[in-house]
Amino acid sequence: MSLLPSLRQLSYLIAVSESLNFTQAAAACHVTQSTLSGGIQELERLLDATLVERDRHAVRMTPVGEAVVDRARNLISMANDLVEHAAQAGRPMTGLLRLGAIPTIAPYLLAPLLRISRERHPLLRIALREDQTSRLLEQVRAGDLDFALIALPFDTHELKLATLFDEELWLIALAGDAAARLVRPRVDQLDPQRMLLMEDGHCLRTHTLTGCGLGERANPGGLEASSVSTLVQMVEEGLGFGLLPEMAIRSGALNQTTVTARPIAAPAPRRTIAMVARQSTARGAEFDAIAAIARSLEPVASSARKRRTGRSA
Amino acid sequence: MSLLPSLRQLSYLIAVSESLNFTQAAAACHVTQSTLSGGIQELERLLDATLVERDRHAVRMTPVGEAVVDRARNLISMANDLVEHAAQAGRPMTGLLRLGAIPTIAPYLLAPLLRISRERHPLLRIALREDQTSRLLEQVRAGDLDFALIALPFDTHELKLATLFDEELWLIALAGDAAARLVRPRVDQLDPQRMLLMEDGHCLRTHTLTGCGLGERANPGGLEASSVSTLVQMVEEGLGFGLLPEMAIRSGALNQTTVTARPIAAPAPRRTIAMVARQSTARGAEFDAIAAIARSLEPVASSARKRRTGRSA
DNA sequence: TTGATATAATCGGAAAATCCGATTTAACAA
DNA sequence: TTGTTAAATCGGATTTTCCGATTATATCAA
Repeated sequence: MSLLPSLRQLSYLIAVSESLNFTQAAAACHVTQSTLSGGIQELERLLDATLVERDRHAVRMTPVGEAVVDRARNLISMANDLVEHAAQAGRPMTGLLRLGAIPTIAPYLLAPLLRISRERHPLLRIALREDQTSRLLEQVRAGDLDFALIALPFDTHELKLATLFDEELWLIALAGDAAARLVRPRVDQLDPQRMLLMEDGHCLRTHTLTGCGLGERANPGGLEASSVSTLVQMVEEGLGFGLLPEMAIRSGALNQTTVTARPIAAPAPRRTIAMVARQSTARGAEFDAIAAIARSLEPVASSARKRRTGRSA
Repeated sequence: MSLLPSLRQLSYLIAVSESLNFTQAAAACHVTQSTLSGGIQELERLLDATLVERDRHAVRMTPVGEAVVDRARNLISMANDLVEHAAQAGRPMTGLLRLGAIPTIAPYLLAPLLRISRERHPLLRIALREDQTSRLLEQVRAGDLDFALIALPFDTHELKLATLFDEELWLIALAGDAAARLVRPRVDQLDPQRMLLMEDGHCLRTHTLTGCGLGERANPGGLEASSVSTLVQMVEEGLGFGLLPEMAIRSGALNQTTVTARPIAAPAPRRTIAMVARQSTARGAEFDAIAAIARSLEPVASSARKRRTGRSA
């Protein structure tokens, strides 16, 4: 059993990898540059490897250094989870929980979810953050978020995962639009040239394209919306049609508009809503509780099909 | 960002949880009892929780203590993997690799696997250990083994996983046996009363039972073998029939016997061979290399179907 | 009761680690 | 040259970690 590096040394290395500057890294760690410099050297001596390349003018990480930084990040976030777990033990369902959600879930699922959570667990306060899937996952991994609500499929490698439910994507179009003439249109009856998409990075874009059997990088119509509401507005302008999650429609995303929604004939495009957390999260009890509430919200999106819990295996 | 416990303190706690005795734990950690006692107290102060219950009579872990120990084990094995990774960086495919395998894989897959590995990576030495799946996984998790070859399905939660290939289970029986009369018997033509099983704990037992549509805990015939060779011998004695992996048969498990083998009609019982490692293993390159070799061994078990790599998600 | 044993906590001091401030070194730029 | 920036180095202060000895408490046996 070899000697182990200290978590502090590893945090010094992480800081260096983030600023590539010893002085700034030292400031970020609230120590002097000499202390940090010594810490890095000690770590390199212990691991018997060069982690940071101090060229005449630039500081760069070696490949080994990058690998060590990755592992170190993991170690430190796990250690933080350990501390937090111990601190919260015996008093679960209290304190601040940081919950992220993608923009196509947040406005529709969170309101009832927060209301029920507040009823059942009045001491649990929930802070919300809305962002794109990839950034949410980054933040979860980094320990800046506790949980995130996302839509599958997505690479949730090494994260704790619970699937919540499936929902269909519905067609939205103006009542007079060709696409809206059909009561239950099939995807192959939709004109790709008139399809309106979300901007790159939004998972609804991917789901819309794959749901219609189109490639990931295609952009049939060339028009892109930056949010659900702009997508609806573009439809209202008669620029084309779009696909929207059933839950968004049932929650009133089309209220005060002249846009109509149509369920699509089987096989309809679908997406799966899931919640993720770090495997080592200190908030296991809260994870299960929030997942249970989300699954119980079926009445809100009444035709969404319940799914059993998935687990990262 | 709270203060973090030191890995040393955590290792003290782990030692206490293993012996439930401060003096012995101190010896195991190569420190004095007073040092260890102080370390534990410091940890409890830092985490603001009672981890060890010092009753007048005995030492016990509190629930929080157990949870912290679990996480601490993880942290320390990850830290060890970090050190090992740095030590081996730049010189992969060298040194000692500890490989485990279940008894129904070891004798058939390992010989060619080791031969090819030796050709391609002459500096990589491989130490073998044969054991049952559950114990192999324990050893992998504890850091006593680098990789393990097992048969799915099995709960490989939190382990790195690569599926290698599928193989069928074949019927083995005496030539004159009722079961061997059929060229391609179906599983529902087999008499459960005459089925010979492996002892409890061997995954081939489970695969045989589920493959024939029987419950996990059933023991139709009441006869149990402790190894593949005893199973073959029992068949040769005319005590009944058994199921054996195709690879075992093709590797000559029935040589020098009067037992015959028959492929089973679709849907034939199958098992999936996979390799696992800790997610944080320092031997990522070796993992991929060994997995590639194992997949390339198809000619040895020629009708086994190749499978794409799986990953624990 | 008394004495022996076992175990964990405590205390004082030694040893080691960590950290800081000041200085040095090196590489440029003006 | 001089000035600037950034990392390494060095001496000394501080803190942590550790040990050895002792204390406190309970168990067990005579």
